[in-house]
Amino acid sequence: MPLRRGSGFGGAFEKAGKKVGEKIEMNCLTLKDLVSPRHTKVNFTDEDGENAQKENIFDRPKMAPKTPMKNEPIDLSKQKTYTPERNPITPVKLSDRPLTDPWTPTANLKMLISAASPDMRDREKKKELFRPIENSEFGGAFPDSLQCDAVDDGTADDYEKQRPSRKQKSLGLLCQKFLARYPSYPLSAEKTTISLDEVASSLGVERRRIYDIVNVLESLQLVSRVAKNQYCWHGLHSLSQTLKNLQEIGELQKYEELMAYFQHKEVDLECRFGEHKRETFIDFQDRQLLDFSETDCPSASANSRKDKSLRIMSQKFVMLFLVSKTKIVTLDIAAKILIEESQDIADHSKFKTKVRRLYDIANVLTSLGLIKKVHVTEERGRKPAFKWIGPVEFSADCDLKVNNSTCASLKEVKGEIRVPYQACVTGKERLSRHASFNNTQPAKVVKRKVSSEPSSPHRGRQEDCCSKMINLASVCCQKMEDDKSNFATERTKNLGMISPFPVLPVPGDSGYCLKTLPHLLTSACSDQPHLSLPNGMNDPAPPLPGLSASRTETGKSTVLSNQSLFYLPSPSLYMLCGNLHESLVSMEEKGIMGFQGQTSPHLPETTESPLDCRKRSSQKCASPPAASAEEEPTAKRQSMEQNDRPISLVLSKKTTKPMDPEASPDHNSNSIDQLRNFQVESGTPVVEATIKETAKPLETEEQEKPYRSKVLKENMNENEQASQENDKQSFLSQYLYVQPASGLNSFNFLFPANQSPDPASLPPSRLPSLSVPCVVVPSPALASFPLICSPAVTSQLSPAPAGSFPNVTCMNFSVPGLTSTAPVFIGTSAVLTPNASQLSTLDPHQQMHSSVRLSPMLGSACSSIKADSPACMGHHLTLLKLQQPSSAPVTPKSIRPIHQETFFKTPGSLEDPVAWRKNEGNQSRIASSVQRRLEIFSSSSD
DNA sequence: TCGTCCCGCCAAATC
DNA sequence: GATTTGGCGGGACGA
Repeated sequence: MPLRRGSGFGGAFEKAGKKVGEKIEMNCLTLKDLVSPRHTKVNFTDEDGENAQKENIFDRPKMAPKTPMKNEPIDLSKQKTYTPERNPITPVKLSDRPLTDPWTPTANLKMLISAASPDMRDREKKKELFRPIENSEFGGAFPDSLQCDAVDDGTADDYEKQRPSRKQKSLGLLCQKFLARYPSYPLSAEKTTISLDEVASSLGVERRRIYDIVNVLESLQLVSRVAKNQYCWHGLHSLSQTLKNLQEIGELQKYEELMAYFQHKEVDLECRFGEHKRETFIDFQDRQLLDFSETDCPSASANSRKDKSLRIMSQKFVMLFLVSKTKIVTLDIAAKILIEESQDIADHSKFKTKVRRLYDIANVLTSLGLIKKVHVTEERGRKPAFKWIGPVEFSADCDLKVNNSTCASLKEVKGEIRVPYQACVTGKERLSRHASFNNTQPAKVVKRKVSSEPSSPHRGRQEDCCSKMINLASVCCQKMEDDKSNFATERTKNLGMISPFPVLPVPGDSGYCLKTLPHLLTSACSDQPHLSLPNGMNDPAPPLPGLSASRTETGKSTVLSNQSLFYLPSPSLYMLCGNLHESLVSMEEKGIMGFQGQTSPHLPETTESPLDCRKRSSQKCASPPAASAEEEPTAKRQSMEQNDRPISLVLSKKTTKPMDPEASPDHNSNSIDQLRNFQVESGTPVVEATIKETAKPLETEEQEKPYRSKVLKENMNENEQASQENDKQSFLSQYLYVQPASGLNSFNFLFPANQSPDPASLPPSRLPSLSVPCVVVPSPALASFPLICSPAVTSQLSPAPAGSFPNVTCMNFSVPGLTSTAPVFIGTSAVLTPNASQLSTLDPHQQMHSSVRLSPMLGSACSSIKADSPACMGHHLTLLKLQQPSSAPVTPKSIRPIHQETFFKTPGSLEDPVAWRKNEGNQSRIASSVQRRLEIFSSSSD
């Protein structure tokens, strides 16, 4: 079937090729440009011109005008810019672009004629190509295609010249053209089908090349195979989620360690990972990846061949970036890692082949604006590498960050504002979307700011805030989802069944939580001297009104109400409980976390220690059902750990920080062990550190500790042991106690010690019959321990086993009256309002803190919360916003929908939020996952 | 010379 | 059996 194209492929094609090639070059340049500004401009121009000229013109329109076709990144921005709503089709850009060589029919003819290949078929193809191109130009979504301009110019005269150079035929350029055909954010209603033949002909390339592109796009869920020779275009709606998932997996896979390993060559990969690693991680990964892909493409069955597919490689490759602190991955290392994983023989030929494939993938990713080419100087010399310029934190911000990064890079390099601006815009759009999901003012604000101040310095902060908000929202959503359904199990099923996304663990959650929390915490904690947040944290961008308010007004907590609330699943709760908060703070202090704000893209990395990842992975591996753990993001994990970690009643904040995981000794013992081993074997510094810290605690606890990640490590101190012990005790007690000191002030939280971070993962048995997932008690009250339990926590939410307390995760915290001393309680289902009297006992000082942390507004926001009752939650809690009617108990479900919509829209989903909510109730996690996609999508359209 | 990566053969997977 | 997918690597291009 493949047409033989060869050079003979037709003039048209050649033209296209040239254009494309140019484009490609531009891309290259872009990358380079990124490195060096000068080029970029030129390139941009070229690109634009190219794009504009050829297909571009039209393509661009879809995208943002002028924006960024330039580089792939640009493309993304464009895409973003053109939110589905906006339109995919409108061609704004044309004007901007220099259409030096419009890809006119005449020109095409020339090209064709001159280039006419012997084969009729080729001719026809060429013709087709031209047509499409023209068409595409007119209507094309991506201007990118432009590449041709320059070429055209010169080419008109000389075909031979025009004859596309290799670059012009590059996959990257082709990919841009391909992308230009479709809206970045297709309307939910829209269902864009991609006919490979059509595309191939239109682009004037062999189908084989299209497969390369599609495979990579599919790996990111931008498209999915719906039928033979047919794919469905989803756009960028779910990109964040996908990346988040990939990041999570990557963390589980310990890719970072692997990379470090290869870099340092300190340890033999095999030794490090040993069998268990391969079995566990790799299998796990592969399984997930496969599932992921399969999910997307039901038609495609997993198979050995696919294991090696470009799609899988692409996912892994992306994971490397996502887990990399530096965000730079050299091809050789990536190839080695991929080879290792695939267990292929690491012979030179294999290596070369891998590298070739990676180039293919990289070209596409570059076109997507997710990475850019860079060079890394190593011992041996300069090595080709790629830098991730896409979203760093998927959690929620990924988009924003990506944009930011992209913008920044562009600015730096090119000094052009346009591109960056667009990118920013894109980010904005995303934010706005997210915001819309949340329905929270903050989000809106963010949007406005961003949009209004594209270039303003504050933007970054704003974006950060937005991203944080988004993250929070996303986290909430995810958690909600998680809570609802059994994560691991169902997810696995569902994922496989339903959507690709779901299949993958949801790393983001945790990450989100952590990230966001920091902000929140910051604001909340700012009051407390002992808690010093990193700049990022503390400073958090003032920008977001809501956020800022909360922060700034720690004492006053004015804005919180507006802010999107955090949804803290039970696991989160742990975190919230002081531990988390503190941990976060401590982390921040130490600078470990990515808390620093969005700026720390590596949040996951930072937050999670390799061990954690390991743990997760191991857990999963160990107990499939425990998948939840896997899914849970680092933050979550941490939180979970904390949760897990039984807490002694008296844990000090610091002690809490350490958070050990532990909660369930049994729980992941195996996995933990594996993790340990893995880490140990890995010998990476980080790992080691983690190990050390983890080592302190008891074995079981230790295992989980690793979880905690580096951050935790740092936090963990001498106190850790004690705390651990306490934790154990607490664990025994079944409740986690969080001291008020950190942020809760007078409130004491009791959480079921047993709760596993991931409800699903935890055996129901652990949580015996406790009906109350968590209790918040005023410190004074502890003795009496009167408090409130959420009555039927479990009942409401999910069918989760009694012991599991899935509902707990959903706990809603409201912080109505900061001042009010009334203890609060949070039940997933019902909100109990503590007696004010109890709280009253609290010392003013504490109250103040609490007040600061909590915003009265929040209370209003949360239906469950009583205005009077102070929120018990930690600062984080304040974030939690329940949209449900105040009277009605807030359930995670109710919360979830909103967030989900905001964050997880997927192209395909059209469902209404309401519907979604409905569904949630009944739907299992699987359903939720599906919904997630769908709902998200719908909301996104908004 | 070497980094890139186009091109298309050809086999596995699907229809 | 036909067609679709896509692994694979030879070898050309460009710096």
